Amino acid sequence: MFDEIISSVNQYARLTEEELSEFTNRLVSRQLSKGDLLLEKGVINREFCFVRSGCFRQYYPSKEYEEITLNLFVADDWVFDHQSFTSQKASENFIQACEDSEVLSISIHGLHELIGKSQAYFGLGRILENGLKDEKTNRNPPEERYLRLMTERPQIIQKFPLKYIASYLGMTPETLSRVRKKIS
Amino acid sequence: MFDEIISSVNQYARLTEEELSEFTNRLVSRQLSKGDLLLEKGVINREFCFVRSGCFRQYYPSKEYEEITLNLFVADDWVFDHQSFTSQKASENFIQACEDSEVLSISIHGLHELIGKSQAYFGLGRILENGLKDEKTNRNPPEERYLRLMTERPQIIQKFPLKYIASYLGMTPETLSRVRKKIS
DNA sequence: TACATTTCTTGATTTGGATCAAGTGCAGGA
DNA sequence: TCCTGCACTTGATCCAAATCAAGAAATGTA
Repeated sequence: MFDEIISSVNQYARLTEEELSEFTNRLVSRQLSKGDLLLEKGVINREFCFVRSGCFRQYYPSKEYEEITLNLFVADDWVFDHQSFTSQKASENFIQACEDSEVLSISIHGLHELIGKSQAYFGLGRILENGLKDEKTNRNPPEERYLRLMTERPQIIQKFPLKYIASYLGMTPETLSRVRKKIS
Repeated sequence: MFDEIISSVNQYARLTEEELSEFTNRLVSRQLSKGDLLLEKGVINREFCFVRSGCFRQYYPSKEYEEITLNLFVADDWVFDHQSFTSQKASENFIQACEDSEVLSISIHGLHELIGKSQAYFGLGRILENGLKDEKTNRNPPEERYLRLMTERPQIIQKFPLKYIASYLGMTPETLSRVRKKIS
């Protein structure tokens, strides 16, 4: 049940057996169907979620009836809206399940309680950085951005429609199509 | 001496008088001359700094002997390398004083000790977000990026050479020059 | 002061990626 | 089975910003 999440947590914090069960005791499983929203714009992101199965897309609606994809999440990723979760203010973005999915979630209050009990939980804070993209890569040309995604997060390319990947990489679907043709 | 930093801290955390003096007791003043490096590439950023006077530029050297500016800091800003500070790994970037400057710094160990003593310091963690740029704005055209900087951080435009501002905004100096001509 | 260097501006040209447009292939539904 | 609607590809055109180039203005320095 908790194997994957424990192995992920272990990468960030050295928890004792007791601390680990304190942690897992607070986890709640949540099932989502394809298309369901894990987080809506205007709502505060109060849950910190680990993807057990399925995948998610974080996006915001831009002016012209189009959506801009900010991040994509697959199994074993932590999914949340960094801005809303850390500031506990209304989210500007949506997070949507792109397949039938299951997450394990812990509330921000639960997290705070744990951190209050033991310094050992501090490391977990670093998981928050997963919600951030490296700004430097944004400055590279389209082909490099795609190649980098291929090497760093190959599962993304398998799971998601290319139009989402294009938006995530900040290019049009046409450009992504040409990049893929070129490097193949 | 500590007026500005206390007023900044108060925006993030509700500290008692005692907690505040615990905090200020750990502060160390550091003077830098124009051109001095506050942080070098390859070094771990172990200090969390508040700018009392002067200004700073965070940048990294890209392939072709050019430097890319990631962030600019002025008085009352908190200056640090987000990635290096939060991960406590070697920095990929430099931070350089662009004028004779003074910072007040607290070590990461000092911060951890304080946080261990009182939950009240938690809010300080949000200061870390100042080191982050909003990814959405990067997707806007050059003119909008400049106008946004003008309204959100007008001091930046006064303090720094335009070539740094151009790099920070992800455009060439020529483009910035034309944007400025157009809107004036 | 004059000279050197760097920063900024302005104009001409180029170009990478967006946009526009058309066609293909595939999945889901009647 | 045939539609219908997406997702994706491919080609043609366009355009915003980069690049290239030359001066002007500002800054530093002997």
